[in-house]
Amino acid sequence: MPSRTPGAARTGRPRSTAADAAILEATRDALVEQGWSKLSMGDIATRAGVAKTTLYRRWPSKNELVVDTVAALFDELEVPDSGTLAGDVEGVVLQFAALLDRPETRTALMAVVAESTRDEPLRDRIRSSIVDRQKRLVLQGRALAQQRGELPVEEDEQAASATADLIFDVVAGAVVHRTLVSAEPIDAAWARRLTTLLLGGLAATIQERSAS
Amino acid sequence: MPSRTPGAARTGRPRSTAADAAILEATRDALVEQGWSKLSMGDIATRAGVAKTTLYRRWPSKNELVVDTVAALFDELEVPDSGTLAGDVEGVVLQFAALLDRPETRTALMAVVAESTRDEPLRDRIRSSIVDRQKRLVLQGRALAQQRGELPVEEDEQAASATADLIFDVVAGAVVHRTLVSAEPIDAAWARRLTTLLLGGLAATIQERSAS
DNA sequence: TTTCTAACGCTACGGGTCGTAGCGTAACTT
DNA sequence: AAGTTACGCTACGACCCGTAGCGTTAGAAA
Repeated sequence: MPSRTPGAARTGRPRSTAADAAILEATRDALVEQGWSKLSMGDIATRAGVAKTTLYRRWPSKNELVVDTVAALFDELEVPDSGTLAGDVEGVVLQFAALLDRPETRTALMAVVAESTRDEPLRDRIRSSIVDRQKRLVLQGRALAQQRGELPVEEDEQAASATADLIFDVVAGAVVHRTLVSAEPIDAAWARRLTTLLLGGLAATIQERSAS
Repeated sequence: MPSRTPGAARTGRPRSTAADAAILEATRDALVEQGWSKLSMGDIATRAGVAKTTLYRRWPSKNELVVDTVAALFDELEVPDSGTLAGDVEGVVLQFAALLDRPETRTALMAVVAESTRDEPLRDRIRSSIVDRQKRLVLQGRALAQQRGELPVEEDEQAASATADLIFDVVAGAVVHRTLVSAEPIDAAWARRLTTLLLGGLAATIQERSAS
């Protein structure tokens, strides 16, 4: 997703799609080996077998390049549709954990988030590239559970949306925190514990809401 | 907490404690204005009214300096002892959220975490300076709740420890994720929703464990 | 007081990165 | 064949890192 001028077929020499792919791969490799702070555009260019100027013709800066590199990784995530809500949640948790287990993901994701705290456009880019992609999973999982009758169809739309957001922050936050801050591995047992906590809490949440 | 040689009173000119304070404050200010990636040691030194070499006499590198700067902020956190577990949880959540609401905290914390993914000593330093300080709150809150009879005293010590770790990752993770990734504000209503979810889930967790 | 010692401010340095400019060449369209 | 754009290459100014050397200064010890 490098930046191009707008629309249709252009004249002149076309951009090399091979270079696009090579750059993204080189960025991932460099992130793994060098980490964020020692990541250099020159190094990426060399690895990709490309001139440094070619990088800057596509991405305005290092941050944008890394966001795009990471965003691509999040495409893999999907709701497993295992037949039960608990199974689906566990599945997503384990997928997400596996994603964060890759060195390039953990390093890049946090670095970009850190940078985004001072950079509004970057934050928007992250939201549309990464966050929305994950949030979709929550809505999807809920829809499946409602079809199965495991979850009631909430009437108060606003409350339902708030709950979905909460679930998203809890799941993604817990997985990220466990992996990066606590630096403990996520295994099936942990995923089960989190799922139990989550679904138990969800029941309490819905109960309280319908009571009031 | 700059690095000193070990023990007791030394001879020669003592380190200026005023410089220590000025450096930490300058670091916080610089983080707010420049963000992590544009943070420079030279700038910090100038702001603190100190020579750059003085920084390096105390901290081996930028990372360590920032970790210490951030760690100091986490000293404020404490369990409110409001009389109920729910009140305590909400209180801690709101405190933590307020902490992350400061620009210097959010920027620095994430940047340091990102860096730690490739830096083992840094990770240890974070764990002892920041993480342990927070984890204490969980244990403390549980002890209070057990005194009040709100929570049972678990017999399986290992399981109890795992639950405490889970709670910690969920609470801290959710707050961080909400603040930094979702970039939504944390208000009292959100804190209540999270608390409801958490305590409901905790009940389910304990129930399941005692059943098996 | 005098002596000793380590911290301090200052300056300068080598090594590295960023992001840009300018040029000749290569690839594709019309 | 002409036109247009991407590409590789080289060079550049600006900035930053972390260190070294030196004269000066603030306390402790004698």
